[in-house]
Amino acid sequence: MGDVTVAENIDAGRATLLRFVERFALVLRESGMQPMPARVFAYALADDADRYTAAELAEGLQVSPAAISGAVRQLVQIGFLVREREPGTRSDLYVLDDAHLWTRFVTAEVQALQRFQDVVAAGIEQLGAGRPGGRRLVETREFLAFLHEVLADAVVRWPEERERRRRG
Amino acid sequence: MGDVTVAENIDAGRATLLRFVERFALVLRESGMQPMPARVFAYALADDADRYTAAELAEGLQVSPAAISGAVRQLVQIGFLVREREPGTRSDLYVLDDAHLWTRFVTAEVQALQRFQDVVAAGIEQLGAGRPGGRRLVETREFLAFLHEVLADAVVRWPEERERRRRG
DNA sequence: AATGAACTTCACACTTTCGTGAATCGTCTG
DNA sequence: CAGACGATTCACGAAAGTGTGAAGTTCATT
Repeated sequence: MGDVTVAENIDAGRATLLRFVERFALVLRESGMQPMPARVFAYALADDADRYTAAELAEGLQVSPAAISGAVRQLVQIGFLVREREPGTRSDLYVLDDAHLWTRFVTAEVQALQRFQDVVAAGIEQLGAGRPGGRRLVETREFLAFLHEVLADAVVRWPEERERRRRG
Repeated sequence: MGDVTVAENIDAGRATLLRFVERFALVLRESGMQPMPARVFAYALADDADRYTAAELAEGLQVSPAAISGAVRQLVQIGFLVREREPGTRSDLYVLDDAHLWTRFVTAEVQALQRFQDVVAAGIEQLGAGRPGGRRLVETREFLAFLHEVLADAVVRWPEERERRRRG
């Protein structure tokens, strides 16, 4: 390690972690997630703790408690984080539910797909299905329904797939 | 239709169409697409023409040609629109390739998933797979690989599914 | 060559979004 | 019940994103 002190190595590790968090969050943002929730999620995933207090997240990400508050609220609502409270403590604990984490991810995708379908269905109703544009909308609806099935199937299959991959 | 003139009905139809376009574009934006590309795509899908000139898109959406220019470029790059040129004409024609349209959509999703995997893989390399956080990243990578397979399979199956749904 | 039409590029103004800091609220502890 | 700690809300300033108008470029036609 040469002349690098332990403290500097820790800092270097933190910096590497934060760079990864930022990159990962960027990809999540491209999928529609907001910046701060994306960062918090990436951080909670990649850092080593099992549970995080809001203060830890703020300190670790170098952002204000206010930013954490809004981010975790959304993440809890989506189901990416679970809020816990240790008896005799005043601070909330946030933990990402390993077992069902990616199941929840797909579930969220499926719900987004549902909103998609609703909008298209309403459009078909209002604009008519007979016109050329309407026919395209009908096909769109069918495709979305298909994709819906595919993802719903995937979320069911993931647990066993997970197990299978753990060995092979 | 009472005392409503034909012209007013046309306008009403246009207004209904544009409202739908805006709603549909909003959902697309929530999935990460930029506003103007989302509008152009929604418009080209829902309106009745098979091919559109840039001028038609600008007129139909009530936006500037400059906005169309940027939007179609991105849409062509993704593969949602195909640029054509009628011999003896000066204007480009944009057509959405009905047959492979939603195939391209999933293909784009798969590519996004690939970027996801790349970022996570790089993170595992830099941060290590032995730590608790690293183990979560490894599982994330496995899940993304699984989802990748699922979507790749879906894109292959869609054409026959499409045919099957067209009858049943 | 020159004209003109369509497409593109670019700087700007406008809007929206984002994170912070301060104040407020609620709740547990001593 | 007082004190305090943590979480939340809100207004504000900064930053990013978005579409327009005008200038520039390309290319077919005359």
